[in-house]
Amino acid sequence: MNSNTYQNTKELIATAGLKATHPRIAVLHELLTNEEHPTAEQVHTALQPNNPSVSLGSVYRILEKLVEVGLARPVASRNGLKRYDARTDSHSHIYAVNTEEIQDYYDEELNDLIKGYFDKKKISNFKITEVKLQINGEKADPDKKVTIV
Amino acid sequence: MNSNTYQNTKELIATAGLKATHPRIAVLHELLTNEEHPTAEQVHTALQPNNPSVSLGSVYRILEKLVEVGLARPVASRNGLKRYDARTDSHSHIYAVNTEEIQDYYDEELNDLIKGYFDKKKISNFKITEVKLQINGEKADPDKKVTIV
DNA sequence: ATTCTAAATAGGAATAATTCTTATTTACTG
DNA sequence: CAGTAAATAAGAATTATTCCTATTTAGAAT
Repeated sequence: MNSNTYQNTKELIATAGLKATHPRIAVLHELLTNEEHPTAEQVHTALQPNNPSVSLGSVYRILEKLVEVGLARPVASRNGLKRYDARTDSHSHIYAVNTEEIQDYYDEELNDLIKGYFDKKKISNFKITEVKLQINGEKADPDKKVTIV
Repeated sequence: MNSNTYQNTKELIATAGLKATHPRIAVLHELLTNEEHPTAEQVHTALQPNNPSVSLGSVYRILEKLVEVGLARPVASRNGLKRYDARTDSHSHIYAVNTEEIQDYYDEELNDLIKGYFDKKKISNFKITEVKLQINGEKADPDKKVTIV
């Protein structure tokens, strides 16, 4: 990655109070640029060409650390694999069941709708931190993105 | 379980085109009565007292089969475990992050709201099969249920 | 620039979760 | 009741994730 990007990613990590090690910078950068909500194994594979010494065990550990400090979020999935997302804005996920893909979906109107709904509700014994829509379905053409407009 | 319940569960299985074996009846009944969205291991543990010969490998296989025929649904979770739900009506899930619990949440108004939203949308390359909210947050008292009214 | 050290890492072992294999059992059809 | 395709138990194998330890390193202090 170019030195500007490297520096930016490094700063994100340092600002979060973590030691800005090279493996961490590499993992976070991969997560920021990979919008596929990858598993640890997929992140590790993607890093191999340019970072062959970053170990899989480290990738697992680093991802959990990034979640811990808020630089990443775990993504709910149904196939028993841990997945991650670097996007921290409020958005929803489209789950293509047939291709086992999870695609981001963002709509300010939807966010407002959900917020409005919960604003009217009385919630007991629970503090909501995040609400997202889980949109399950099947992709027609596996090579194209899903679009909702 | 009483013989009426056993018979009802057996009929659900037979109606779905599966051989109504005892292990299958036991697993489906456990899923119908356990609202905790259990893992295969939890279902197996729950069956032990009255069904000690049902093996863990069989529970895994049976759960996937129930999903295949529509008698169960996989539940999205973030901790890398496969969970299951026998409820097939349209509902959402409350994820208590601190207690790692998933609680059902049903509101017809919410369902209508979501349906209305998507009715206005143009969706390409995707066929929606199900939409639910993932309501993430933290439980205050771990021994009480979350309520949203 | 150098030293120091607490924290991070690589590498691999260990554990947990899930899937697969095979000999045996069984639900259901005829 | 007999037959048999499908299901199962039991355990092995595989995959996903976590843990351990010797070594390395980022960054603070000088």
